[in-house]
Amino acid sequence: MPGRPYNPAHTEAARAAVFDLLEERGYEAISMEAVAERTGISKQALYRRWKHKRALIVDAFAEKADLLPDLPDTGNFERDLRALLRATFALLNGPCGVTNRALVAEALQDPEFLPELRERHLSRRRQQLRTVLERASRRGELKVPPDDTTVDLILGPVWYRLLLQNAPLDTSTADDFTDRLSRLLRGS
Amino acid sequence: MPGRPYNPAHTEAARAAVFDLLEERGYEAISMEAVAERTGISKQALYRRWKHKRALIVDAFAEKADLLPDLPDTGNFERDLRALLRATFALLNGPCGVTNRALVAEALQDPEFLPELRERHLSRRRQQLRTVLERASRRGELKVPPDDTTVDLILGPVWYRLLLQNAPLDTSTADDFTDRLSRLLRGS
Amino acid sequence: MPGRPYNPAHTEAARAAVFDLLEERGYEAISMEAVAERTGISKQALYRRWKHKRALIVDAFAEKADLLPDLPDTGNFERDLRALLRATFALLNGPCGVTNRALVAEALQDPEFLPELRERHLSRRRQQLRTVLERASRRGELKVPPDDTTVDLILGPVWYRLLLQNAPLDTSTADDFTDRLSRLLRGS
Amino acid sequence: MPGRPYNPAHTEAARAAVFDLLEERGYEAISMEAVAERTGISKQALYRRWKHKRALIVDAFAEKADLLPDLPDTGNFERDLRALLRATFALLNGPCGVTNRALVAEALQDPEFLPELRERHLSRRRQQLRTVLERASRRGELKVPPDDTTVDLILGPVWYRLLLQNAPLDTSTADDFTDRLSRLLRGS
DNA sequence: CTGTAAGCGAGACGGTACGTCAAGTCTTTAG
DNA sequence: CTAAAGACTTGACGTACCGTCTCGCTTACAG
Repeated sequence: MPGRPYNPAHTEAARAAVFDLLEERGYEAISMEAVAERTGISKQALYRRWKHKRALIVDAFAEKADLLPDLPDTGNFERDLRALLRATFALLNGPCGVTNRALVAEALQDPEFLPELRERHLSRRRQQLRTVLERASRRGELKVPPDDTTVDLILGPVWYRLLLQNAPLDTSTADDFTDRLSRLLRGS
Repeated sequence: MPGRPYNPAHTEAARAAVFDLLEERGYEAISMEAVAERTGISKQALYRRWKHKRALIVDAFAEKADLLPDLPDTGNFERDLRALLRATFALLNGPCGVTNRALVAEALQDPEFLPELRERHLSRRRQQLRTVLERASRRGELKVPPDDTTVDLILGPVWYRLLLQNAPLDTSTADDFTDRLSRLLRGS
Repeated sequence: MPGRPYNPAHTEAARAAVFDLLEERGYEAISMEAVAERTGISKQALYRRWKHKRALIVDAFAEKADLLPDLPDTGNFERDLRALLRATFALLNGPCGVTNRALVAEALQDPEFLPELRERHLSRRRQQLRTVLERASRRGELKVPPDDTTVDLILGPVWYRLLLQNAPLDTSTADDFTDRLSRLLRGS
Repeated sequence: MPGRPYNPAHTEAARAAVFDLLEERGYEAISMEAVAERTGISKQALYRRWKHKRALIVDAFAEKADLLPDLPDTGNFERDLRALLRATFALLNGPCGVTNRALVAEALQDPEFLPELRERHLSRRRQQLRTVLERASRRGELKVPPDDTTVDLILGPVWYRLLLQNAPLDTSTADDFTDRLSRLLRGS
């Protein structure tokens, strides 16, 4: 027997509130209490949907973080990679970057969340790059078939800069990365 | 007028307790309260030494995390790089890895801490790699002079794997990284 | 338009559940939530029948609490009183005592319920004693005609012990009360 | 080693707040939350002093409720008893009566509290009466030495009326009780 | 060899949030 | 209509940790 369904507006409002709080007052300001107050949803209703504060945070960010740039096939690996990196960097300079940093912070503190993050989120970014790589491989542009390490070598520096911010993620960096990495991977 | 000096045993005991808590019950279990109770040091004494919980955590981990592998000059870039990566991976598989993950967690939550972490800690790892690179450059082994991006391309994948644990940091990975990266960087 | 009638089994099941909860886990364990879960009746159905939690509790207990000992006329006041007190004490040592304590607890918290309790329940115990007293009075065994205060002087100590449990309600106490009270009331 | 002492003003303020809440908004309005807010004392500070909400309530009421009428020795049992009952009834018609009813309500709901209530509070009222009785006994005014049952027979009716309010606690009732009870107890 | 500045343990304090519970109401679907 | 299932608001519960603040005591250097 069915029972009253969740109010879907609430689910969405809570997710939005998490994001708003992050942007307005920083990661530490995110609290169930604050989400409840700001949205007018009772704590009880929140805890009915999400087991933890973390569960809400993760769920809230999952969507926003999953934004992926479009991937037109340019017919050339270097052009593809450049477009991908430029678009990625651009995204990561906005709220999407904040979100990704927050998600990793969460995962580092909560070991149970890390696998979930990998499966729900990181894997999609890896897959996107993989698609580009395999396309290039089929065209015969790559020395060797792409594998997980190939992906690590490309995405590693991106995450490194995003998380530890030792340098900006700007267009010229994207181009620099593209130049060096495509030389690494291209035949010759 | 001098007053009673800090008890140096306390300083050390607190740092140790932070580390113990991390290993025993995870990052979230680290609390001033717990450190105080476990060491018998009063909260007041802790706060006299460290401004924040974060300050204690950072200080506690700084030492452990700063372990750096030895760097004998083998006279050959690829051998140097292989040795460095192997040693680094080995270290990161132990408590040093746990610590580094915790430090990044801290930095992601506390924007003020990130620059400090970069200067006190990350920069040393970068510098160590830089030394290897410059040595190789002076020997004429590199196509182009090493710069910050060069370092990013090498350390990025290492941190990526350490933090997000999509794959292990084992010897064969070190060798794989070495092979691919040295090909990228070597002249030819 | 009459609609579907209440399921009388439910009404009874809820009353029983209240009583079970009281005996198993104490007064504080009685909750609508618990009654609903234990009986499989929905909260809504409970609230349709009883306005409040209190209304249910009161209704549930009313029956059980109304047990009154039998009152054979022995032809002698002291014997009548002794029989009455012994029987009453015996009853109050069982679930009937628990119930009466719960009813008073309820009455103390809900001023609206107190008059109802007095009229539906307490008055019957008073009336029973009154009958004994008046019988004795007609026999000429009492110094003065019995009135409300007479009843208070006899039942007061009984309730006092039942509620505040400073001493047990056992047979020897019943006899002790009988001896002293009959001396008070008998012409001497 | 001692540590910072409780702020005694807080202890007193919290007790007062409990009583204020009772008078202003009734028994159900008493909550730790409300006491904390009204006094400016943090919840933590309250819970440091009192294990439960109940513990606070009990403690708060114990003092106020412990108001006991003065007991001048008039040299005569009947006069002493009359004075005691009159004074007691007068007290119980004020806030002290409300409080005592609330305390019993609490005790009926929380079996663990009942013994505490008896020891901290009820026993003092019993002791006061006992003093009067023993004084009279030493003067040779009583048929038999007073015991616990004697106290029950006198206080029982008082509590009965206080709790179940079947009749008022006024001066003429006090006198009525005095007349009948002193006849019961006096020699002859 | 003594005063005084500071360390120290114990632990209270105001905050803020946590996650839980029950009360009583409302909504959906089924019969 | 009744009924179950279960979401909903409200409001309190008791706990945890933060960083600060006494309290009374104990060092240990400086005069």
